Amino acid sequence: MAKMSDVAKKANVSIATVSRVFSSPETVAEETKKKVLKVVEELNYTPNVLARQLRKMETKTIVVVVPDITNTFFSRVLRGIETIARENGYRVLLGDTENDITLENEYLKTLYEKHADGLILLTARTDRITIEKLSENYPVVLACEYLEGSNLPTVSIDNISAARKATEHLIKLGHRRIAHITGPMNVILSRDRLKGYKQAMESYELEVDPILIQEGDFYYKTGYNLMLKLLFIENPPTAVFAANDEMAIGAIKAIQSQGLKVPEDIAIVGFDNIKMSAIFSPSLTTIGQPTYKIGEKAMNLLLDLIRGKKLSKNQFVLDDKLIIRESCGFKND
Amino acid sequence: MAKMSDVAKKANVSIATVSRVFSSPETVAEETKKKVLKVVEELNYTPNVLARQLRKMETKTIVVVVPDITNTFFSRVLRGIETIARENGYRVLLGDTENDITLENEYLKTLYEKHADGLILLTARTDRITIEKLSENYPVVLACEYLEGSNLPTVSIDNISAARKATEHLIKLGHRRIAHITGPMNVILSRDRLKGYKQAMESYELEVDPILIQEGDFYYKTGYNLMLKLLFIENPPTAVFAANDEMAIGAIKAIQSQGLKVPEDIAIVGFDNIKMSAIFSPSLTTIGQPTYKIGEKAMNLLLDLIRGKKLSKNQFVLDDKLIIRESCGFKND
DNA sequence: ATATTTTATGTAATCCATTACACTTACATT
DNA sequence: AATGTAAGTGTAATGGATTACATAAAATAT
Repeated sequence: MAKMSDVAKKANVSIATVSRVFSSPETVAEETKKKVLKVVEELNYTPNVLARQLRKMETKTIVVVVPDITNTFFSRVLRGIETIARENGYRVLLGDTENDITLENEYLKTLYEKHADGLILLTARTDRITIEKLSENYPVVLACEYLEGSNLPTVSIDNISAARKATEHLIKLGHRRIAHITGPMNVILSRDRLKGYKQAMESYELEVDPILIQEGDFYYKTGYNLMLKLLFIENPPTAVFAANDEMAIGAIKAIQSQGLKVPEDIAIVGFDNIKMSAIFSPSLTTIGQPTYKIGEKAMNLLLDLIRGKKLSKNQFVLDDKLIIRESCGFKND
Repeated sequence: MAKMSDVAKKANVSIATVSRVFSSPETVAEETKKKVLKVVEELNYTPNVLARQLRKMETKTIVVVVPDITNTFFSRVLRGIETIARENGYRVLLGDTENDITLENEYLKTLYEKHADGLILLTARTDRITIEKLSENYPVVLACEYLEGSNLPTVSIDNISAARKATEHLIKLGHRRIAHITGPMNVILSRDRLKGYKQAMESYELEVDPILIQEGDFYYKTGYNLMLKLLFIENPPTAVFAANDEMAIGAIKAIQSQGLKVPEDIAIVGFDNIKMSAIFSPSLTTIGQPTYKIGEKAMNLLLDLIRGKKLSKNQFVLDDKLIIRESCGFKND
């Protein structure tokens, strides 16, 4: 593989000139440039990025830590991130943790090893201190999740108000006994969505029977199982707010498995607006998150940090949207 | 940030010794090692990977080119790849092409720039010559897709026989007029699945009406639209084999939108066994691909190539499986 | 006691591109 | 004509770790 010095020699110029042809072509005489580029062509020369990286101490690479790459919600955020990254000459290193904290930690280390210029976390199970420390030394942005009581740059929707909106929708449809299948409680998102649910219930002075709150884990199977459980309690709910679409669909299937119908017998609201939620029958009423935009914004923030810009503010809250479909019926049903 | 020479100075040893403590600790005296490690601790030293990479001319990074990261089929293959990569100290650079050939080409370049040690292609729209040339110089593995007439290392299922199996299943259920919604014809997978479909039809001496073959693009919406079209032809099919699950589900929705039922009125078979296919109602009969295993095998092959091992053979065909669910009914219906 | 081998460590070249600084040449200004 | 300025190019230091080779010291063999 040809290197820069080979090009320089063959073109009868110095290495510096060759380098300049690539990095600041406007400072090189037209004729020289042509000469160099011709040799570059002849030798089929490509700059060795490793050397450049070492010299400039930058990798033009960022790491994205994802809790579950097979979840389309995250892969769509990821796509937003990647697009902006690519447009700015950055590459994306994938860190799929498969919901495993140990792996999450592994990926954080890549920063210290100078393997990446920055980090976007789509999951933040690691303790706050560790992440804050990391953030003091390197560009770090949280997306979707955030850390309680921390001022790290964050992009997300307001999960509390979104969950309140979802629950209120059910209340306005006339439901009084509304269950909530939560996400895992060690995740702030889940706690926020629970909080929103409770706020809605309280503001309509509806009592929340503790048995109506079931802790899930965002997976289909769990939604199914917990819904079954809810169906067999003494006084089953007439509506369920699930903390994500996957569990919501699990719940619907559980309801259908018992010969009951959605929304006629039980209404369901989900969260995330994954692709399947529009296609599934009954289609799912849910909270739509601007996945692509979250990714976009997160990456743009990270770029600002990498470039040493001051951020105007640290917490960015994007708009969510209640998407009304079949799974909870309509007011006049 | 402390560097190796700082550690060396403070520990009163040479840089070489410090380096050895990390790369070949068994050659360093126990006492020296301790001394060095103590200083490493004190200075909070982490090796600069960039320098190592330049020196060793390896990045410990591979690129995976994916046509669509939001498709769970691919993200599951990706997970297999990443797991093996991680276990072997490799990082995964994500190359989501969003089905865009231009982007695909972009990612191929990263190899020439020494940004990665190897490449796994989950899509290969780029012309054969380019890819073969790349493969002559760098470790490249194809997964899922392959290149016609090329001997590149490949991991996939036998799409022809799988498609034949799927179609035969419909034939055995008594269907005679079976349509096929194909993938995009510029993709070898699609052509193979079409070939399998035709083989099955021929072996049962069933005539294939050209209008029953509709070219799709693997997307839900297209499956929906093409199915609508098929419903309104003169003599509509009683069964449809779709080249992937997403289109199959689109087809089912189209059928349902016309007040018809699956499988009672029209039977459907898909391909890929994405998560949704088991959950959807009716659940989808489909061909299951060993996604995780494909990823695993592809990465292991790539590791062999990177390490300069001779491959025992180049084409690895993994087993697929016909998964019978509700969407095509049962023999005695 | 001497020769030989082993073990541990150091020296210095190397990987390849970037860039501060120095220098030359051509042209403009007074 | 003398000086200043700008444009174009070159020289050489630099980034931080790896490693072939050399050397010193210790262990073993004869």
